[in-house]
Amino acid sequence: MDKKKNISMAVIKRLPKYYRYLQELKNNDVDRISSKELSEKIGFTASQIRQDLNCFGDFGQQGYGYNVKELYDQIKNILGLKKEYNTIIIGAGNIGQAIANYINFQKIGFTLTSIFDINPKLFGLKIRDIEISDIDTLDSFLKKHTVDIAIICVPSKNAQSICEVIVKNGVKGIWNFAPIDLNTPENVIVENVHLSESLLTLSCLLNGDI
Amino acid sequence: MDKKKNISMAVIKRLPKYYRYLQELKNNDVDRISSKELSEKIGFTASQIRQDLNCFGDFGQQGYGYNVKELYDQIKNILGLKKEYNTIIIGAGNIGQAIANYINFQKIGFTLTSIFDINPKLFGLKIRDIEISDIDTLDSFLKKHTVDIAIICVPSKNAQSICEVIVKNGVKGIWNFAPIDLNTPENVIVENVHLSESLLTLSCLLNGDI
DNA sequence: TAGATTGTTAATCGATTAACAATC
DNA sequence: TAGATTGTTAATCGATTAACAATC
Repeated sequence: MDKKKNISMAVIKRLPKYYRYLQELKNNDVDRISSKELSEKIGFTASQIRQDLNCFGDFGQQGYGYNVKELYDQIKNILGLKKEYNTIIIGAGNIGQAIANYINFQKIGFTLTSIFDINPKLFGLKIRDIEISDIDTLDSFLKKHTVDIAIICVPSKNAQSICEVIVKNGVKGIWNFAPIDLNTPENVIVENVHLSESLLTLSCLLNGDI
Repeated sequence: MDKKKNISMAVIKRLPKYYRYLQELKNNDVDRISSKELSEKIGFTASQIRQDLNCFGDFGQQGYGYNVKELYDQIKNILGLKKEYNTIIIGAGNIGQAIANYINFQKIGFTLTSIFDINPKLFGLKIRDIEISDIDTLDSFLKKHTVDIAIICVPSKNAQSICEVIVKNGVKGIWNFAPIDLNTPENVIVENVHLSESLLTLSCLLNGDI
């Protein structure tokens, strides 16, 4: 798991897809797979698959290919899925509630520990047994609890100030659903989900003048 | 708006971000902006901005820069936002409901015309005045109404078969939230939002062995 | 006019693909 | 052993950045 450094973002962005296909193969009791076979399923070239995997180690074997279970485990580890993460959701609107209700993240090690909102009508309501708290208590909550990932689902005008509160309290990972580019120190990882940008990409491509 | 062909996906994926920043400038009554100034805001190089915009036309003026209102309008047009789109949501679970409730898409021209689900308990319920219908009526609905974009929010095991129904009925755009790679004819545009892949990217980066 | 800034070409950088020796 | 398939180097391709003449 420690071969080359400076893995490019292009490679990292492909890893979850490898993971998904390997999980499927594992579930179908496939024992081994060659880069060529995987290539046909996943749609990357065999060459690229070998290059990608080689960033992290010699996972294959000449003449044989890759052991599915082993490769799956390696990628699971690279993706950080051997660990557990404490998460909080900030903003219990449409998206915040949808994410809160989504139990699959719990299953793979992302534990939702609290939900915050600005709307008093929501205080005390529970989603999957987790109470929605006053956003004014966020700062003190963070001082008492370790949070690995904060999921920002507030309107964009509030996102930066929320971001500063959580960063100040040592949160290192942000999953940002607000349609804004957050300003953070270098050591904080921000992963954006910009739904409207995705929809606009679709409408752009639909107007095939391109 | 019709300069070069073969615009790369890298450029297209940046367009929504240009649009967002230009909207902000416009709202702040900024009249003109140079590639250098925009560069500092948006975080792309000035050179890249000029290259990107030049794919679509000569929008700038030497010695002056770009007229914000004009450039905004051009990009709005390139993104296909001068048109209206009829959309349907298939799958009224967490994500489907969140998207259905999200009125901002309506505001920019994406009209939700129907919602479908497999769960009889949901039939007849309304989200923003739009009734949830039996998924078995999807095929006949599509034969009667023009749908530009189908938003797939069903579990991955059902996504491909749903996809085939909508493609068969001439839907050309798919916004796919199911964690699966859909198989579609070439002339159908699929834009994926794979939330779990986004989350896994985040946890991968958080484990900074990279 | 002089200064500013574009559009565009050329140079660089990085990512993907091809090729093949190593080896299971 | 012979066949298969990797790991890895080299070649290609594409995207980004730099440079500058054109021109407002």
